[in-house]
Amino acid sequence: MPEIERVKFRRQEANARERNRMHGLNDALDSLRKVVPCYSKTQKLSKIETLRLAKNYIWALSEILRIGKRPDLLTFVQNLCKGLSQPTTNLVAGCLQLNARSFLMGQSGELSTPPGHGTLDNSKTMKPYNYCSAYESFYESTSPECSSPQFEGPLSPSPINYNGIFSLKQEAALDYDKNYNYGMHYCAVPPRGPLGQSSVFRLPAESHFPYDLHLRSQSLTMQDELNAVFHN
DNA sequence: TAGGCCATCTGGTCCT
DNA sequence: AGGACCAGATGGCCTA
Repeated sequence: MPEIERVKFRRQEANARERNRMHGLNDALDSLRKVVPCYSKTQKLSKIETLRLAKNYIWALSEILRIGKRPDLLTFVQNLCKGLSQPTTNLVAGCLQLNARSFLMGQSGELSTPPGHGTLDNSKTMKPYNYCSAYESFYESTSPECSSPQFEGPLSPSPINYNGIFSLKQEAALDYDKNYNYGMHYCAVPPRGPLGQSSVFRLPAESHFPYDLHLRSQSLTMQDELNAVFHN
């Protein structure tokens, strides 16, 4: 084989290997998408947002272990969303059925800051987070058997402004996937009624934290739950 | 139309 | 020498 042909052939081989390598990397990213909050088959998080959310998620779970108790949902979600883009933040909030208004406005009062937060290159494009203490959520079902709904439909990251109150489109059809255990990301259910009414969610009195609602067994220890996250 | 995201190609570097 | 890894360049697609 002539030298030029040989070089060309080797270049093509290298290109094919590189493609496969990147496909492997993307497969790994897809696997990661499935274990971070807000998995959607139809509206995937971007690579960078997946990595950021995963980092925040790991950090938030670590904080739960370190402190030894669960934070309130709002704090948990706030920490999850730090450094994420506005659309991704909306997506996470939507997945968790948070009132977006209370999520985007309000108090200061965070537990602490995830490592690296504030140094991300998109931080200057982010709205500053100010949180209010109150949040209200509405859960249609509190069944402990509730399992991991995924957002299958075109879940829009675009918030709807209804009477001056941020809301989130809830067009997604929910699918229930039993592959995932730690329910804070999967147990939320769409609010009933017109969209405008859904801008304020109601939390059942007996439930304090949405990610408590779907625990398969209250006898599960927190460590069990966290282990389940990484072993399922 | 601009910007974001992505897949692919490519050449350089490092390691075996 | 050849493969893995990396980063820059490029073009396509999609959305606001």
